[in-house]
Amino acid sequence: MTRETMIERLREKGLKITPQRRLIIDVLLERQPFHPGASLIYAEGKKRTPGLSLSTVYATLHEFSRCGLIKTLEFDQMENRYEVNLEEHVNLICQRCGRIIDYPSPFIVDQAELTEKTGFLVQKTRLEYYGYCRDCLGDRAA
Amino acid sequence: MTRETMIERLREKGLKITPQRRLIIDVLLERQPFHPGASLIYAEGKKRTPGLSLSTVYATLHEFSRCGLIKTLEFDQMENRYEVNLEEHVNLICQRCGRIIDYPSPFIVDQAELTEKTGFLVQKTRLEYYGYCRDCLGDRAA
DNA sequence: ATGATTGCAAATACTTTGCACACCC
DNA sequence: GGGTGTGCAAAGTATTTGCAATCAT
Repeated sequence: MTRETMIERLREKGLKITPQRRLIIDVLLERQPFHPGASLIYAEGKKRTPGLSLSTVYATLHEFSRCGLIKTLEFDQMENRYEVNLEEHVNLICQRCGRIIDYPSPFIVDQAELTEKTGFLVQKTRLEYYGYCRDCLGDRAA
Repeated sequence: MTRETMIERLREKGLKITPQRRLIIDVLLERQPFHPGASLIYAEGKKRTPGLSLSTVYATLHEFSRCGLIKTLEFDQMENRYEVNLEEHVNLICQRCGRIIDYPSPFIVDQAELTEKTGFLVQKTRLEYYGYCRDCLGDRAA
């Protein structure tokens, strides 16, 4: 994903291209693979555009996520993280330092092999499907 | 999982059996499958033991989770939820009403089949591994 | 011109913490 | 008795909201 592609996607979706959005795109695309949280994006962005506001960061990330430009990773013990890598992959989340590593497989993998390749030791697997339950599926029409 | 089993597990782990913990266990075990949040457990518990405090609920859920008695489900847009079902399964999370349905497979499943069986329409799959990255694995010894 | 977007401040939601007291083992 | 567990209040963290001003199209 490049800067230009993302801006193009914004345009397609009818979103305005503001300096703040360009800035946030830049931060997101730096040092890939990157999984920054809102506060990091804010801090990084503020260095270059001191006027940047945290609510703008949140609003922007919402929009981007809603449009499928980025993926939001939600956690309990730490703030949400955002990623631009939209290819199917598994996120390996370090419970100690919060580091997030991309592993290029959308499927449940052999953990021994995973550890061998990445040095990551799996403690807990989390597999969840988000969507609509039967009731809400019916209501959604309305 | 029964009330007695859970209390036994507490004993094994060297945790004290207090009235509050019994109460929270009872709430957790009711109307299975159940995925209550801290606030629901608190509300339900307070009905029966008005003195119950929310911090006790949180502390208790932490301990239970730490000991592997329950599993904590973490979300962004809603509070954490807790479940006693420790068997391998997938959680189907309704993005509209927050309902959580257990699906008895630890593996990625055929989504058409899943929808047919449960009425749940999958929008987003989330597969994550939690554990320790290479660096933290080394540090952990210390 | 017009509506989307921004920035600020305040509010919210959830969770954690400090500390004194109470209770389980 | 000793230390874990509890309850209260206060603080903390992440995120959201209301609203007026500003900017992109």
